[in-house]
This record gives sequence, C-alpha cells and structure tokens, in this order.
Amino acid sequence: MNIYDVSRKAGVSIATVSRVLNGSPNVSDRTRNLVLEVMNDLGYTPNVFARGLGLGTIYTIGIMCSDSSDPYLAHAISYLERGLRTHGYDSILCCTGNSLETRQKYFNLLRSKKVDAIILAGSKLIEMNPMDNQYLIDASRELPIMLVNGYLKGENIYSTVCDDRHATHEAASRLISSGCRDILYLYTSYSYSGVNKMNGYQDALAGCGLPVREKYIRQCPKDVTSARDLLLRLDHSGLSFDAVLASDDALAVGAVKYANMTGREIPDSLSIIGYNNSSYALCTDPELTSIDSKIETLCNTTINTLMGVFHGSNVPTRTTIAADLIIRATTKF
Amino acid sequence: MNIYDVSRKAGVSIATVSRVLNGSPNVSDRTRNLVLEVMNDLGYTPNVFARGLGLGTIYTIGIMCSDSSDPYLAHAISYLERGLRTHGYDSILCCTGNSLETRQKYFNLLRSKKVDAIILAGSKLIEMNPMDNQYLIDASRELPIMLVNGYLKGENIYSTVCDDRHATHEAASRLISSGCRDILYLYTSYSYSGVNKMNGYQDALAGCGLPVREKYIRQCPKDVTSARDLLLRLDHSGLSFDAVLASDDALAVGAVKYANMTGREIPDSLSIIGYNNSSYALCTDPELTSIDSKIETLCNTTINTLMGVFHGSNVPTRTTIAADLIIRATTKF
DNA sequence: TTGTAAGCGTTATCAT
DNA sequence: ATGATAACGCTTACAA
Repeated sequence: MNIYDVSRKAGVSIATVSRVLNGSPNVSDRTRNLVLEVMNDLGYTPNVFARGLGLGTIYTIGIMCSDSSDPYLAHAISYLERGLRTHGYDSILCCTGNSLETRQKYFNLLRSKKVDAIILAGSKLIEMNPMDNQYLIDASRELPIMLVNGYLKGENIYSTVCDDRHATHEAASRLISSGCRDILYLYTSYSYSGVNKMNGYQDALAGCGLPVREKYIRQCPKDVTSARDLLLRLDHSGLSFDAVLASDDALAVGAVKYANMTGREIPDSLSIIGYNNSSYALCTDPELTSIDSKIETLCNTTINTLMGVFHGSNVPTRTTIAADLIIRATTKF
Repeated sequence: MNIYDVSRKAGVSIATVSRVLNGSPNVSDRTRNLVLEVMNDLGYTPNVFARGLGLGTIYTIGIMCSDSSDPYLAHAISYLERGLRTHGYDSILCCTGNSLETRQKYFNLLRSKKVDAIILAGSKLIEMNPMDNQYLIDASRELPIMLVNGYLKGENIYSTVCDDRHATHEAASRLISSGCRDILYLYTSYSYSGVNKMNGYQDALAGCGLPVREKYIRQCPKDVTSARDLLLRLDHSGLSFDAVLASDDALAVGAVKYANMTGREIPDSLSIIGYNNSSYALCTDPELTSIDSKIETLCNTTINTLMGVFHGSNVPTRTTIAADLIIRATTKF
C-alpha cells in the first residue's frame, strides 16, 4: 500500500496524491476530495522513511535526560512531549544516566537518527569542565541544541533557565528576616543549576552580614531517608541549625522527618524550605514551603524558542524565568 | 556525505560499503578495513531513512502511556527505555492523556512511523468496553502489541501483569487478621488493574465472612489532598473505619494526613496500606506499609517477551508477576 | 491544475 | 569477494 496504489485507484498521478498529502493549494477541490476519499478507503498512511529521505527531516526531536523517573525530569518530559506534539513533532526519549561517555554515545545515536533538534533536560547534562561539552558545540553546527535549565554558550545553542540564584537568595533572605541565623544548605549535585542555587544562598547570608560557613553547606543524595539521616548525624555531632534550605523537595521532606524524630517544632524550632514545589511538598505535616521552579513554563518556552529557530525567527539565546516562593507551613513567614 | 562518497574514496562499489555496514561475511578483511578506515576519516553515518526504506524497520519501539509524570508510569518509561536500548532499540514516547480518541490518534501516528512494536504502559490504556479496543486487535495483525500491567486477548498481543488481585487480597486479609473490621477501600480508576485490586479486597472480606459494603468503597482523584479531604468528609459524615487500603500510595499518604489532622493514632486507631511502594511511602511519619507492584520486573519481562517475539520464539501470551507486601509502620503486623 | 521524471541513500538481487 | 543495478516510496522541479 503506497502512493502508487492511491494514485491508481483515484486515477491521478502520484504527484497529485503527494500534493494532497502535503496540503498544496495547487489541487482542485474535486481532485483533492477524490484522493482523500481513496486514501480513507484504503487506510493509506504515508511511509515516513520515504518521506524523510526526500525531506531530510522526520519531525522528530530527541530528548535527553539523566533519568526520567526523577519527578522533576518526569514532569519536564511530559510537558516537552505534549508541547512538541501540538506542533506536530514526535519525541525520541533517551535516558542517559550520569556517565559522560554514555551521554555522548546516546547523543550521537540521536544525531544518526537525523532528529531535527536535541533537547537536553536538566542541568546535570552540562559538564562543569568546558572541554567535556565540546561535542555539543560541535554538533550545534548541524542541529539546534536546546537546554532546559542549563546553560552553555554556543552558536546554535539555546538555553531556558530558571533564576535559581535569585530564588534561593530570596528564600534565604526571608529565613533570615524571620529570625533564622544558622541555615543549613542541602544540595545534591554541582550542576549549573546546583551552583546557582548555592550561590544565591551564600549571597543572601553575605548580604545580611552573616558568615558563610562550610559546615553549613552539605551534600546529600537526593532521597528522603539520606537527608533525614544526614541531619540526625549533624545534630548528633553537635552542629546547631535553625533552618534547612534544600535544593530539592525530597531533601526537605527528609528534614521534616528529622524534626519529627527529634521532636523539634516546625517552624518554631526549625524552618524548612524545599525546591521544585513537587507533590512531595504536600506529603508532609506540616506541608512544605517550597520554591516553584516553573518547570512547565520552562518547557513551553523551550519549545516556543525551538519553533522560532525552525522558522528562522530571531530568538534569544538565553531566556530566564523567575521562580516563585510558595509559602506553606514550614516557615515562620 | 553518503555511501557513494565512501565507495568512491575507498575505490570499491557501494554494495561493498553496504556489506561492511551490515557486517556481511562476504567481504575480505583487507577491503573491510579499508572501508572502515574511510568511513572513520569521513565521519560517515548511514542515513536512517534510506535504511528504513530498504529494511522496513528502524529498530524503534513506540511507548504509549497516559501521563509520563505519574510516578508509576515515569518509572515504567525509565525501565522500558533503558531495557530497549540495551537491545539496540530506540523508543518513541507518546503521552496520550485519558481520551480514547487522542489515544487512537497517537496510536496510528506511531504505526505510521513504522515502529517495530507498540508498548502500552499502564492498564488505563485498555478500555472496559471491548469494542473500544478493537483498533488494537486490528493493528496487532501488523505489529506486536505489548501491554504492561493490562490485559487484552488477541493474536499478537502480549500482556505482562502484576497479580494485583492476590496482592490486595493478602493486604486486606492481613488487616483483618490484625483486628480491623471496617476497611475503607480507596481507588481512582476502573482499569483492568483497578478492578483486580478491588476484587482482591472484596474477596478477602467475603472470605473472612465480613460484609462487602458499598459505602466502604470510594473513588478519589489520585492526589494526596483529595484523599485527605475525602476521608475528613467521610469521618465527618459519621462513617466509621479502622483501616484504609488504597490503590495508590498518594491516596495512602492522604490517609496519613487525615489521621494527623484528626489526631487518630496510626496504626492503633487506623491502619493504612498503600500501593506501588513508591517514594511517597517513605515521606510520611509513620512510613507506609505498601504493596510493591514490581514495576521493574514487569518492564523487563515485557521487553524479554518482545525480543522473543522478534526472534520468533514461543513466548507466553500472558505473564503474571507476584507483588510483594512491604511492611512498614502503618499497620499492626 | 495536473503529469512526468529525477533524485534521496540505502538494501538486496543478480551477475561475474 | 565484488560490482552493477533495481527496488523502496516519497518530494519536487519542470513540462504540459
């Protein structure tokens, strides 16, 4: 079943069928309807390969992420996929894990599939060592590279980022205004976004004349239990803190559990702020104050920018979206 | 840059290049190495469209799900994607939402992309009305249809399901053994899996000589707050219950929050069991007893079955995986 | 408005 | 072991 079958049955040439297929205006209504009807009768669907061969594109975007089961990335993928589809694009998903090597391998695999663009979701996909991102810069000569919440400078590379630094700056400042002095900062990774968040925290302390102490900046695997246990250990070791600012809601949930275990009152004895305003934030008692990183807006903006690139519009290399502080019950303000 | 460039530079025919590309044994080592070297020099990558045109396959599997941001499905997608990739297959992701119409549309879209198989993740994609699944049965003549935690009878349709019925049966039975008499059952959807879970609950009650009461079987949107509020309302309306068995951890978390708000002791005054053993289960105090539905095993089995189908092995139409009851602190056993 | 025919880059089938 | 060439099914000039 191909375009020839349709053309034969409709009594027109394959060129005409192709025109109908591609919505060319140079077809009479009568012919168009005839062809459409035949297509329907035959249950004809055009062959994408043949089409791709001619067009050099398949209306498919590659999406890379480290792990699609992470709630933040899962939402990102969901929004990206939905958004792309409304523009008539499919998505090939690629979860790369955390090794640079496999990431490059999958990146090339996507390129070999002739995807029209590659979206990198999550700032963990950008390496801190500039050399390690060279493959992206090289590839960007051939196809647009879109970064969701990550930044990399380059000719055909477009970044949409959340203003994480400003967000944690505000969060920490408000903790300080509400009387907190010993704010523990919990983070998981040193990504573009991770560094910005940490800087915001540090700037806020410095801006208020408070010391930035190494001991109050702690790395922790991104899961509830690890965070809870870390805080129990820190507490046990004699470190005193009256607030926890976390780079992810999972860590903040761990802080709530630590407080519950040790009998500390939230927010009177311990204030807690999470990040991402995920469904985790509503799981705890009291519910988490959290920074909404606007993942949906981030994804939609990324897609709009990409469509702009495809249409040759003049689009910004970098778009910054402001985060929102969602105030619930783990803070005194 | 194509196969002609390589053939010219290597001084051989395109047929020979193609043979090298496809690992044909009918090439002398000398020629093979020569061609390989030229390919490397030129940075040549074969064109997937042309290849697909000839082969009629692109080593790509379509994955459909209702919503990739649901934690259960997000994990499923992650496992499926990873597993397929280890077998050399790509995945095209398609989130369809809950309307049958868009589902059919996307299904056909995947078919038109000539994917080698379609995996339907989550039992919500199978309709209760058999007529509405006809499109799957029709399509299964052309390509294998794989169901993850859903069942549909058909020639080329393969199901891998979790024994949900047995799981809730055991959970409810143990609640009863531990002294509970008024077990509230919370569910979200009437899917294949949803119905099985409910039946397990009902059977357990009946098996213990307890009445199955309509009032104790309640539908609820799959989010923490809705579940909490529903329970508050039921409590307020005078319904008395001493246990909650939920079809999803999110609902069970809502039950914990209800208990916290009303001051009911867990598990002494209220026992709670969730489903899926997701990260939600560790967010609450006390932590949730939950049924582990073995999503990873489900996905891996699905992929193994699919590879079996591709290789013409004799594979089972339906594979059932047993769930595990993970006992934590919201039950008296 | 419609048709003809030349690509597009592979794979596969013949010969040799 | 290698080469020539015909598919594969579409798009797109160019002609009519």
